[in-house]
Amino acid sequence: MAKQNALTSLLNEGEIKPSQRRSLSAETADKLRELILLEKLPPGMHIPERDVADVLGISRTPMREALRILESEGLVDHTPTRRSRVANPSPEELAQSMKVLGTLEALGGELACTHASESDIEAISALNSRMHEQSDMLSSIDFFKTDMDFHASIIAAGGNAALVDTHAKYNARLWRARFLSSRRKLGRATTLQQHQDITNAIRNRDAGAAADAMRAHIETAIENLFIDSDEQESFE
Amino acid sequence: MAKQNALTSLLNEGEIKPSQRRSLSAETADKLRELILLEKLPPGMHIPERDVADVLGISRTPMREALRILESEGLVDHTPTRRSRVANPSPEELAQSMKVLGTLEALGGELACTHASESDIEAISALNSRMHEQSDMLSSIDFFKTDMDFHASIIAAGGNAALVDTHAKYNARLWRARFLSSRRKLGRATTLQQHQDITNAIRNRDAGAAADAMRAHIETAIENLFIDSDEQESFE
DNA sequence: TTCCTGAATTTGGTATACCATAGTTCCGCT
DNA sequence: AGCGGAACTATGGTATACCAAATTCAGGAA
Repeated sequence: MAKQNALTSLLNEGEIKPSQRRSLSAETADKLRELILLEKLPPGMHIPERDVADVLGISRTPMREALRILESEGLVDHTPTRRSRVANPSPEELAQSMKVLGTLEALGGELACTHASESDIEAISALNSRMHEQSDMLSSIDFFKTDMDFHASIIAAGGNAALVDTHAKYNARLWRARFLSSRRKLGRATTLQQHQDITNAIRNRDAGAAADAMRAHIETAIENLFIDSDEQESFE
Repeated sequence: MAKQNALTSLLNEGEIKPSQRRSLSAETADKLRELILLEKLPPGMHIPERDVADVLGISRTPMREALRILESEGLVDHTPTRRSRVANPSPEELAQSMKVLGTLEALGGELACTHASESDIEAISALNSRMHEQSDMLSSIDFFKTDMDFHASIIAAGGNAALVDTHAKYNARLWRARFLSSRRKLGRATTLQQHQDITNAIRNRDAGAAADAMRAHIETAIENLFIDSDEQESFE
């Protein structure tokens, strides 16, 4: 029906399809994920398959598959009887997911110590340095993205494909909450120190220390989560 | 397809419809999962959507959604260009997944110590006792199922929904490998001892000990995995 | 007015039809 | 006989059509 209509302007633009290799489902999942994380699709909002598919200029089939992907990431709640809606996790639920994330990252830190190549470690170190050097300059979103890259590079260095995959899903699920948390610049000093601890542990290939540092870092994030939710208390 | 209509619900006397509410996709995923675990669909086999859907008497739409579910569990490999096929993980890949599972279970043991109710602990204990008392009588499959129940009950007792969910996915992914492993009855004594250790730790609500015991248990499973794959070497 | 009730509408689930491309076969050219 | 390419086929991706359940809403009775 509405191929490329006006609403498309909200989304990314231009790119024809030089690399048609990805499926519409995956592309759509990416778009929806971004819309959710940016709260263009706010938590709790219904997602009528037909309407959103029309807006995106696709049919329901890939739309549905995209929803399934997001469901598996925990970004969308879905029951056969009720309508799909953007997940709206409580602070407690977020904390539970974060707890699992912390465990995954602890394992990632451990694995990085035994499996990382020297260049892996350099890359991790570089991201750490970058955050330190530019922490005053980086905008909130850039600082956060570097933070995420730092974590992802550690997980990747562990060389465990299953862990990379599951970690990515938890990251997606927690992205928004962690981003909101990261805007409290007060936390940056702590963040930087903890990143330094992590980097040092990995440099020394001290698996136990790396795991502990990772766990401590996420524990702090969990605490911040509750501070945030106490502060704003406003939404819904 | 004789569906219950509205009239039936008006006249419902017995509970005719408790099972009615699941989607075909989910049912199909269950069927396929079982077929895969029983090796009716052996590792590496192609899964032509049309043919299998025909055999199951459904259309491709729910078939595809079922495949996506299994894909997210890691039981099916899928790339847009190549055909879907039953996952055929190498021992190394299995070990990696197992490593993650071990971490998840360690967290589960920890959480169980702080969150489990007394009756949760009784249930865990009961499953442990059952394995001990009936280890000679239980057939391989029953022994294994009780083993899985034991682990699941611990994870459930932790009260972390995200963990339960992710743990279930890893369990599905590793079910077959662990089952094959469990048939080596030689390992039963070790298994029983480790289960006892885990149970004791949880009874004492000693989170650290529980986590360690869980980790050790899965480490043993990883070792057995390699023993098995050395032994049989035959397939594929 | 308020509370049923049932019809209209909305929405998700499923089936089917169509399309694009990767893989295969087979023919013709050298 | 060997090679290259065109036609064909198999298969997954996408669109559309149809159905059943669920929600909404209007009309009527208490």
